[in-house]
Amino acid sequence: MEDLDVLYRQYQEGKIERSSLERSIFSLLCTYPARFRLAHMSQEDRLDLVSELFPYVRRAIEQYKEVGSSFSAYLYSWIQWGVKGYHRTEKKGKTMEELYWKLTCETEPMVAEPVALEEETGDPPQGDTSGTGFQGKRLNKQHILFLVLKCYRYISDDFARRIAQRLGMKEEALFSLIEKVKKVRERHDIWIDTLTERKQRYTLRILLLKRELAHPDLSEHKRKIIEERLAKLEQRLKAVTRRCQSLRTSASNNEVAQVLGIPKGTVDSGCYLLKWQWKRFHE
DNA sequence: CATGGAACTAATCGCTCGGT
DNA sequence: ACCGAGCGATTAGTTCCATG
Repeated sequence: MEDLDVLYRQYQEGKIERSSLERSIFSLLCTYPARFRLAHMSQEDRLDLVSELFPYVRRAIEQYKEVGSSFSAYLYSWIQWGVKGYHRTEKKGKTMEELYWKLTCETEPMVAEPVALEEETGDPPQGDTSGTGFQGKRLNKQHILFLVLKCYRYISDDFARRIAQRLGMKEEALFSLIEKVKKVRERHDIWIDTLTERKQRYTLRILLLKRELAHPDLSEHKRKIIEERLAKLEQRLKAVTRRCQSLRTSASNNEVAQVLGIPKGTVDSGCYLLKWQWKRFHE
């Protein structure tokens, strides 16, 4: 296991990427299963398990603080946690594929809805030329840029290229601005991802408990315990869903202003004007 | 021991309008 | 067109506590 500590040090010193460290860990898991008490499992089950351990490995890497135990010892306990969870679900004869399939079929889509503003960047009227917009009226290119930066999460590279062309900007300049917004919004985005992941986890656990409840040989005592857990989880899912819905997935006017180095008021009124034009266009 | 919820407060948000 | 300020609404951050 000492080679793991060497790898972790290299990662800390910036010599290797996190993805590379993760790959090495998975490679170790597959090559030396006995080290992680996985030797008794079939190759197929082990592969199943290894793919499920991903979040545990990632979190172990993120959360490890060098206070006492070595990284390898820390990772080992995280992985044992994952193994424990896997055995619980595996006993019930489910594969992750089956669960995820069910999950995607039975639950609401988990991707965040695009913000309302994003629609405004959508298909402009036919025959529109660069710089003109609703009903052929000239649109302020800078205002469009505000909107694009606000909706940075939903702008693909290809879309950004086309926007840059329309706005008469250099592609690199627009990409650089979008990157800046992403940097400013980094913490928010991590939080959004965390909540989304949490939501998925709860949904999965609820599904497992419901299956367990459906089992015919369930004792009354056990049923009660499961029902209690289920109620709690459902409440949590509700709460986290509510939080996800209220999260701001677009950059704020202030953040856009910060990136462009202009006053917030300019962004405020620019966006306001665009919305007003959009409303007028639909009347 | 880390995680996550509840409740609270402080900070920030977008909308709007008037002055330049 | 740009900019700033006022305002009510909304969100982020903090703390404490329960849970697994």
